[in-house]
Amino acid sequence: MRPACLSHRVSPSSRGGLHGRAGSSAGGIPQTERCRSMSGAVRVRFAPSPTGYLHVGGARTAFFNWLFVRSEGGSFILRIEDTDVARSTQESLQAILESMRWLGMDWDEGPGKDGAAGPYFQSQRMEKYREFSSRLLASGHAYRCFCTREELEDRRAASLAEKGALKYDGRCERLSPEEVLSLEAGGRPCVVRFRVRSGVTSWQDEVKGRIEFSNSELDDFIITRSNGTPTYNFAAVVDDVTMQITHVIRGDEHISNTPRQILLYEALGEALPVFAHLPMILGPDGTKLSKRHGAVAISHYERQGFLPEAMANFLALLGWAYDGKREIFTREELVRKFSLERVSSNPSVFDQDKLIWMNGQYMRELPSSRRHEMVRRFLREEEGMNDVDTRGDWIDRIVDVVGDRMKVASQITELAGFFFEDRVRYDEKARELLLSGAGTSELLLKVAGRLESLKDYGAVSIEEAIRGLAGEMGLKAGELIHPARAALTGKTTSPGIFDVMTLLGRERCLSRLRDAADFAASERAS
RNA sequence: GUCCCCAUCGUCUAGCCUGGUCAGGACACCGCUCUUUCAAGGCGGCAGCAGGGGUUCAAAUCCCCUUGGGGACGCCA
Repeated sequence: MRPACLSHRVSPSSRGGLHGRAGSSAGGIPQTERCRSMSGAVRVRFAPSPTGYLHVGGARTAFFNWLFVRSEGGSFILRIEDTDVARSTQESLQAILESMRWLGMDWDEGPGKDGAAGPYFQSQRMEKYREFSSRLLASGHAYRCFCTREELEDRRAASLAEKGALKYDGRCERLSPEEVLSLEAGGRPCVVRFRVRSGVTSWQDEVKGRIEFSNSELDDFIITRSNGTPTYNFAAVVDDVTMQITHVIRGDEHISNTPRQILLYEALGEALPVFAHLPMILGPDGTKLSKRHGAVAISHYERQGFLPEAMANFLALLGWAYDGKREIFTREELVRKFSLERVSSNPSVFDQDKLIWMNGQYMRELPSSRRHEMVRRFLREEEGMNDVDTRGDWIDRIVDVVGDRMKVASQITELAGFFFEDRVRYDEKARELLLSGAGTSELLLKVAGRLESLKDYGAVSIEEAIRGLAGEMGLKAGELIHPARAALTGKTTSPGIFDVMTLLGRERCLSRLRDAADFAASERAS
C-alpha cells in the first residue's frame, strides 16, 4: 500500500557507491521510473531453476522475498525457471519445494497453487515469450540475427586476442529487409536480438542506492534462441511483467543483468518494478559460497538435525540486522521487523559456528519429546541404526542425559557414541589419564566391585555408593570419577557419570571397568 | 581486459543518510566462577573504523584517489 519506489530510502546516495552524478544522463533519455507497486498490492517472486537442490544463498534470497511480502502484505509467487530442459529435473523441483516448506515459506501462487498469472513453469509459457518477441520485432526494438555460433565464437576470440570487447558487433542489425528475407527463405536459422539504444540506464536500487550503466557497455543481446526459446533476461522480464511483479529482490550477481532488463521494460512500455539486490553470501575464503566450501544444501542441514526455525533465523541475519543487538527472533518477529532498508550492502561470510550456536539456542527451548524425535530420526536415517524404535526409550533417556550439550542432533554421535558401541576406544586424553595415575587399575576394580554389589542399580544409589567408596578410601569423589569416565566412555568428557553408569547398565559397566583396569595394568607393566 | 558492487573486531553486525556520545552487541577465542568432566549459566578479557588526501572547529560518518576483495561479461539461469 505504500508507494514503494518513491518513499523508500529517502537518501539512497548515503548507501555508498554513488559515483554517478545525479541527473547527468548522458543520453538525455529520461528514465521511466514509474513503479508498478504504486498502483497495487505488492507481488514478489522467487524463481529457482530446478537444476539442483535449494542452497543457502537461494534460500536466503527466497526468505528475504518471503519476509518482505509477509511484512508488507502481498503475494509471494514461486516461479520455476525450467527453460533449460537438459538440466531441469523433477527431483530437483521436489527437493527445492521441500526445502522451501521446511523453512516455513509458503507461496501464494506457484506449483500446486494456481493463480491468474499462471502457468508458473516457464516451459509452459512459450506462447507469451513468442508474443512479446514479435512485439519487439514489430516495433523495431529487436531484429533477427543470422550469425552462427561458430562465427560468433571466432569473432569473440579474435576480439579477445586484440584485447577488444567481447560484445556482438551488431552486423545483422545493418541487414536490409531484402537480405533478411532471402536469408530466411534460405532456411538459415536465426536468433532475435534486442537493439540496445544508446544512452545511460540507471535505477534506484533499494539496497545499493543509485546504479548507472552506460549502454555502450551492453551489446545487442539475444532474447530468442534459434530454437525459439527465450533467454533468461527476456523470459524473466516477460514473466515479471505478466505476473505483475512489483519488487524484484535477488542476489547482486544479477546487477549486471538489470540494465538489460530495464531496457526491455522500457521497450515494452511497462512500468519498472523496484529492484533490490542482496549482497552475496561468501564462503570462509571470501569467494561466492559453493559446494567447494562444504555443505550448502538446505536439505543437508535438515538431515543433520538443524531446526528450521534456527536456520531461518540465521538466514535472516545474513545481510539483515534489526538493531545489531537482538539476534534471536521468532518468525512472527522477523516478519514484523523485517525491512529492505535494513539490508546491508556488503557481502557476508557464512559462519557455521554461529549457526550451530543459534541452533543450540533453539534446541534447548525444545520439549524433550521433540529432541527425542530428532535424534531417533538422525540415528535411523543418517546412521543406519535399524533398532532405533525397539530401543527407543533407552535412546530417549540418553538424549535427556546429554541435555543441552547437544546443539545439533547429529552431535549425538560424538557426545554419546560410546553408549552404542560394543567396545570403547580410548582417545588420547583418556589413554593418558588411565595410564598416568599409580593405583588406577585398583581403583577401577574397586569401583567395579562396588557397583557389582549394589542391590538397587540406579542413579541415586550409584552416586551414593561411589561417593561412599571415595570417602572410605580417603579420596575425593573426582579421583574415582575421572578414571571411571575414561574407562566407561573412552573420553575425558561426558554426560554426568552416574547417568552414564545407569544407562550403560551394570554388566557393561563392569566389563568396561575391568577392561580398563587390565589396560592400565598391562600397559604400565610393559 | 571492460563494467559493476563492496570495504567497522578472525566472523556476523550496530553506528554512516541527519559529522560531535570511552566505536555497541553476538559467534569464536581466552580467563574466572559454578561443578564429577564437558556443556549451559554468570562475570571479565582479547580484538575493528584498509591506506592516503581533502571539506570542517570536529570525520567511522561527507567528497576524491589508491589498494584490496567480490561479481558480471553465454543461443546457462
